[in-house]
Amino acid sequence: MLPFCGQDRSIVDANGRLKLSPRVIADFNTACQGEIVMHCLPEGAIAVYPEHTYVEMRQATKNTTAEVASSLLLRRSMRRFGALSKSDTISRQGRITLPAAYRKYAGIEPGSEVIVVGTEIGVEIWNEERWFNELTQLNEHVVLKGKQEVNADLKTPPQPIMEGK
Amino acid sequence: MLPFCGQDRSIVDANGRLKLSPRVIADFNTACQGEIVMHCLPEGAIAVYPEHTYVEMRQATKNTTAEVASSLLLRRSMRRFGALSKSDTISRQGRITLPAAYRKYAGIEPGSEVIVVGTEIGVEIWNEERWFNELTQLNEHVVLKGKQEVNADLKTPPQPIMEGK
DNA sequence: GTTGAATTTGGAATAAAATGGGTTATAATG
DNA sequence: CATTATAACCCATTTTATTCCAAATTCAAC
Repeated sequence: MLPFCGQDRSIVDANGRLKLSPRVIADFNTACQGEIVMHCLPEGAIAVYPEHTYVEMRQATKNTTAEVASSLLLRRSMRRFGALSKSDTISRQGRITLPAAYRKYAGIEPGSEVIVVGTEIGVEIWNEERWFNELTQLNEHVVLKGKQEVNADLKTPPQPIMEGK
Repeated sequence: MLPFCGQDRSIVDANGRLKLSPRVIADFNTACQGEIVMHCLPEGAIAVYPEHTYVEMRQATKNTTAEVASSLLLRRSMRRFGALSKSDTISRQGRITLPAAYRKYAGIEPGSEVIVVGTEIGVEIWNEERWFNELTQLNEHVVLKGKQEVNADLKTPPQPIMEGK
């Protein structure tokens, strides 16, 4: 079974809590016993990763203290990941609480529907409208690539056939 | 017997379930004991592959976790394959459940007819109208290629024949 | 420090949906 | 034409989702 795949729709309750689907809960239990990290993506959605996955991601770009002092870019990056990441544990009822600031960031109102999409290593929580927009963009890109491929094939001169070779 | 060949038409039931033809069921049992992956194609149809076939396809583009944090393109790619792929098992009644989001993607209404097309390594599930459109397009492409081949042959100067060699 | 209010958290109950399976109708085969 | 095999439909059961309520904790005011 492929982990962290597929899409679910569900409703964020009045207190900003989200009940994950049984599939997703099972995947997180297998991967990290429910220890997760929420992180606000530049795309305007909230990513949820197993904690160790997130740590791995961050460690790849670990810098020295000295570098931090001298680089605005680096300080900004660390500020971003610091402010926009928060760890949590999936509750016994299979729920996670989205911090109010993150909800606002992702355009998620209490009581509104969200789309939970798998990303092979975790899931992302999207405002419905934003997700369909992203999906459209995703598709247009791939469709364009396909058309280019077809056109290139028609422009390729046929190879002469070596009969009886 | 050629596996995963031919076409079937059948009806998706009110709950979005599709009963596969005995031939297709047999092919999937042979290939993978019914462990399949559904994947939404850019062409607007749902591909169904044996799970190991899909995993093989994906492994070709394996990336490290670290890159996910820094690359939008990579996140998009994982989002695409994650959100648009889902594993399932063919039920004892020979049915698979098409997720609502995938049905919408492929233009398949509950209760509507679909065409199940063999692709040699799996099958594809098409909205009827889209299938005939695709069939027309893929034929036109091949016919055009054929004409190019003939023209190229006519432009090739004939080789002198060495008689009595 | 104590009391009160408000918000947050945990959990259970009810409603909705998905699943499994059986039955009947339809089509294919001999 | 009879028989077998296949497909579509429907119903019962289970699972899942959403709402609602109670307990607990936090925060503020006195």
